[in-house]
Amino acid sequence: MIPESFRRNFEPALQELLDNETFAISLDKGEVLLDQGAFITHIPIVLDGRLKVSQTDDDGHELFLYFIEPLESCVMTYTCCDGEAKSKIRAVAETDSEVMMIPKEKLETLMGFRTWRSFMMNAFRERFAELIDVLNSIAFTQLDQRLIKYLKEKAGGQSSISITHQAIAEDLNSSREVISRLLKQLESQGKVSLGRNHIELKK
Amino acid sequence: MIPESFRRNFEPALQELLDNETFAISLDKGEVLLDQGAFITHIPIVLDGRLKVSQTDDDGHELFLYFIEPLESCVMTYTCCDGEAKSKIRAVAETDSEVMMIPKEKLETLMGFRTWRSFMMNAFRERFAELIDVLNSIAFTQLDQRLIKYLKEKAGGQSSISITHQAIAEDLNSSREVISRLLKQLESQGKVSLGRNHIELKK
DNA sequence: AGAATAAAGTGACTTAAATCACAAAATGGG
DNA sequence: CCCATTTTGTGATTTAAGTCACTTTATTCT
Repeated sequence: MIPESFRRNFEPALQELLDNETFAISLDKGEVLLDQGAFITHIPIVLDGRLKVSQTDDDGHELFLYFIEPLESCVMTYTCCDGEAKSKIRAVAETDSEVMMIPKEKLETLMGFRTWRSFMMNAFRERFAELIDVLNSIAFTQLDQRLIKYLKEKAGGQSSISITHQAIAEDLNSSREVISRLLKQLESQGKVSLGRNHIELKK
Repeated sequence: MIPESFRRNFEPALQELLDNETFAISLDKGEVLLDQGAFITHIPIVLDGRLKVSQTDDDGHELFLYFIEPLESCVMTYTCCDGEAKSKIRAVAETDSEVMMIPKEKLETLMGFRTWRSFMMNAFRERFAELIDVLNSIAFTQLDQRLIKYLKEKAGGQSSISITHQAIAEDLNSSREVISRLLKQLESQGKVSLGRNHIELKK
């Protein structure tokens, strides 16, 4: 159930612990794993698929933060494990996904293992870097560049994406018209080709 | 040397460890504690004063991230402790500061203590929240609102701030003229009063 | 005190992006 | 196949913010 590539990182005792104390769930595309304001009871680690993490501020603006890809975990949940912390973020399945769930009571035990701490610290580091990256890109990068980056990320290796201009606009905090125009621009530059509900990345 | 209010959080054994294995340094205003790209050798915890944390991207844009206030530590350094990681951020003393330094080799030992892990997780949580906050504010908030928030943060209780419009502009990734104009606006709204090198928060 | 430097003020202009107000395709269900 | 709904295209206008080009006002230094 836990992929070997992931287990390998840990010593046998920890592997066994993970085998016994965690379980996996399947999420359908669009299903909400963790809602903002909900109590955190488990730490999720994505086994397959992709989660989209976002945050909605007081004024109802939804801010897309990042994707959680396979073998990554949601660092926000780690920090919420002592106390009855509520989640500050929302995690939704972007595609059908498999997620390994670790009950939060088990975290203390896991933290006893050096390799687990190392895994966790790594997760923190990467997520921090990612957040700073998003920040940078919002602060300095023009929308067309952000759009390209978003498309590549979203494609994740594939060359074709199924999404509406409206949905992109929401993720990038822009408006549909602007995204449509930028996409046209990218098309005329030969960087993408467009279809209804469909974007093809070129080269 | 370590303030009692801080020590109290930890069990005696850990207190003793901190007493023996850490040391404090004084930084003059403007002194660089940790430069971007530098190897991380110590984990800093601010005892007094304030550190300013920023990141410079490939194009040379400097992005102000957050302040580290007393009894807060720099979470970025935690994550860089295994391996020969280089710092992704830059920490500069905003005011004369006292900083407690923990050699990174000691971190593994500290992580053995439940109370330390709890302190650390807390630090992560707060910093994450802060980063998301900055992100939100850049993404959705108009410059005048961000300016007000910045001034309040910078004042930190005090009502008077010593800073030039230019410096504010740099922290907010704006331009001097724009900041000057917005400040004028705030002044005409009675929210601040202005002097050369000096801003007074009203109410 | 007077020159040099730093800080702040101001108008004119440009620009990226948002908004408004529609029109035109594409799709899908009955 | 036709009509309703989604999705996309496009012009016109507005707006916040950035840029340019100076001027004016404080400070500081010799």
